[in-house]
Amino acid sequence: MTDYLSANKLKKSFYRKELLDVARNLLGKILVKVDGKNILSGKIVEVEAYHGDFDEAAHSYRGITKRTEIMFEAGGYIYVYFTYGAHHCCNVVTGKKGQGTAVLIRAVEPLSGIDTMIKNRFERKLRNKKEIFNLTSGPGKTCQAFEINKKHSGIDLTENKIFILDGEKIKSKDIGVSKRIGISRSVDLPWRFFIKNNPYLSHK
DNA sequence: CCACGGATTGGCT
DNA sequence: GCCAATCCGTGGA
Repeated sequence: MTDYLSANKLKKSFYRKELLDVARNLLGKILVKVDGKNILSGKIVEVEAYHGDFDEAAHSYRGITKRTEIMFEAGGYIYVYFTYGAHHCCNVVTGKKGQGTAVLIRAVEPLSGIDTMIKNRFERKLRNKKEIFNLTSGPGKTCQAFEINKKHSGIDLTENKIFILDGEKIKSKDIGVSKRIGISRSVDLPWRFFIKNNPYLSHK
């Protein structure tokens, strides 16, 4: 299993490219967290890009702080932050050292470890079939399902704890683009990307 | 030290 | 569709 995973794991070179290209290319890739003998995984179906230089909504916009310093590393690490007193959100650091660019993982489609995700999210069984679509259809939900929190911020995505596997190539015509959700500055940048019609999207 | 507001979610109208 | 919950990072005094 580990060999199979390693063979398909995205390398540092994948992440160290231009922000918006990495954001679009992450759609269809497989987010994996090794949780003991459990493998939690899901296909990335929705992302948003953030840029430290001119994007006022980015946490990196005001420069390096203790919280955001990992965003300024070269691509290939995860940046996890805590917000609204309740939720964690997981980002993939991209680009070159000093840029402060990252891609927020907003939603995934669960693939394996689904029983564990259900337990992490609801601490009970599903009440009905439709609830499966409430497992990972948002950035906070995805982190809760995968049990990803601030302790994981800074993890190297080429190691074996949390990483991303190559997946299907999503065609341009199947990628939707919109403004980003839930921000109050730089609101007009069309930097949210998603797989059209996927049932796990955070917004329709 | 203190005040502000947030890359969200879920419950209620 | 609207709004409260609930911590903490950040910035200004």
